[in-house]
Amino acid sequence: MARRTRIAQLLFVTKSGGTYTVSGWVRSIRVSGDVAFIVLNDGSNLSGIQLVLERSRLPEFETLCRIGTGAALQAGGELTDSPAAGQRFELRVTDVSVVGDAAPDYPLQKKRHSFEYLRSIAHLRPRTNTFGAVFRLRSRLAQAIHRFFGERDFLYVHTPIITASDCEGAGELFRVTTLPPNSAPRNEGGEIDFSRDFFAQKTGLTVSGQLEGELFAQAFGDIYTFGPTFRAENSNTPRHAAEFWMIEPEMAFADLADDADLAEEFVRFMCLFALEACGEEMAFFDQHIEKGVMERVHSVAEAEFVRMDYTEAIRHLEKAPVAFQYPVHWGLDLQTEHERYLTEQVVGGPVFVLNYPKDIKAFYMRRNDDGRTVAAMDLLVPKVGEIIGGSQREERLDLLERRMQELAIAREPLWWYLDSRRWGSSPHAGFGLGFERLIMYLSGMENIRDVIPFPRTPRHAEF
RNA sequence: UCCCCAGUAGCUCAGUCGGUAGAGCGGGUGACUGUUAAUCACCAUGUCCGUGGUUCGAGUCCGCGCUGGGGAGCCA
Repeated sequence: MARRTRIAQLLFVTKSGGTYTVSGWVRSIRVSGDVAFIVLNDGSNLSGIQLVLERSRLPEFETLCRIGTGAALQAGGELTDSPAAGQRFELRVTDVSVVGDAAPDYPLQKKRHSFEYLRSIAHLRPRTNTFGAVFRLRSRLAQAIHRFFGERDFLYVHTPIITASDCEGAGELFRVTTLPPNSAPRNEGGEIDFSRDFFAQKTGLTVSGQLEGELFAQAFGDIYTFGPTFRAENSNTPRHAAEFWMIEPEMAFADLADDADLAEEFVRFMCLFALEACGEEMAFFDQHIEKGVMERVHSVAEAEFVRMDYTEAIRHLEKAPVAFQYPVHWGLDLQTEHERYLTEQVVGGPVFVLNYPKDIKAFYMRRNDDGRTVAAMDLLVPKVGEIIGGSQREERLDLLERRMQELAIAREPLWWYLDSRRWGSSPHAGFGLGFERLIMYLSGMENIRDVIPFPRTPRHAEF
């Protein structure tokens, strides 16, 4: 096939002239007497390009007027200034071929569709304006994440997808097994004998790469993971999916304050990146998805991130002139309503809540000297609440083992994790960030199913 | 998993007091020398989510189920 020019690249020129070939899919076709207009989009940008087809120049004009919305087209012609409003340039077509026609029952109409309907045709929705913008943003953000950590000499580590450690309490695991479901071998007690499974033990899909990440941090200093994560929770909300991507940096020789500094720098970097590198998409979100999203993202990038102790946060909530559904007291895990009140009403911007009661946090978090809190942090932002959760990890073997005992977490399966505290254990800290929640935050999209190409949620694994 | 709401044409929805189904968009056909979700005219389209019940009669009322959405919990 003829060499094609990406439409985004083509429209980047400063003046008309020159002949080009573009390939893409028909978004709209308008016929008016002896001239027809086709908006062709190749996914490289939002606008696409207007093709101008003239009866006098194209012998196949009549047939071309009958192609359907959604058809694949390759068109060559001259780039000219457009005499009409709506676009700067257009392509005056001299040569065109219908690569793949589209029948009139093409499900994407030239009108607004509900996100619910578009989810049912997830194989076609990337051809819409909204999902084009979402997935271009997603792709660029993914690359920006590597850039952020790469520039800071963080080592990118691929932690395992299949894992045997399920003792983090981070959520239900999807089981990975090759045992036959109906005739799995049993032991004497009648239970399934996983010693005869593929890995000779019970295994599942990872719920977090953190524990393995810590091991690499104890060798490379600063590391990060960025990969798929799985939770078999029956969560039916716009913010949860069974398969999502998580970013987990981990730093050796670092404490909770260093951790918060990194998180702040990271969020600021992503906000600025979205505004600068995805301007067309952000403008689209601002206009069609969430009015004011650009201003919101901009203000977060500019804001000073407040740091507040959990105990102080509770004091603020206790004297809040609002009736919370969950009454506030020290020891309570903050609910979404509390988090949003803190970031939206008390602070009016991003806020780190630090040093939570130990009983509401995970076993690996470092015990503070007061004996009742741990060095944990959550970053709360307006509109969504928690966007980042992290902590300084317990690097003292005796305290870690004692905590595991208190929580009845078996030590044997985590012998390697405990070993990292035995030789050259250093204070270290890290955090976890759900990639999709970052995309939602930056785009204003309100449902996680609409920022994942083919989302996996309870009862949904099609496509 | 719990609570609330919804399910009617391809899509988005209306449907009054229970009386046998409509609009806009999309699609088809035609008109139109430059359109911008083009415009204008004409045409076609229904398992009213399923199931059981109440009733002379159910899209409409009631029970159960399924599906979707929102909220909560869990969390990222």
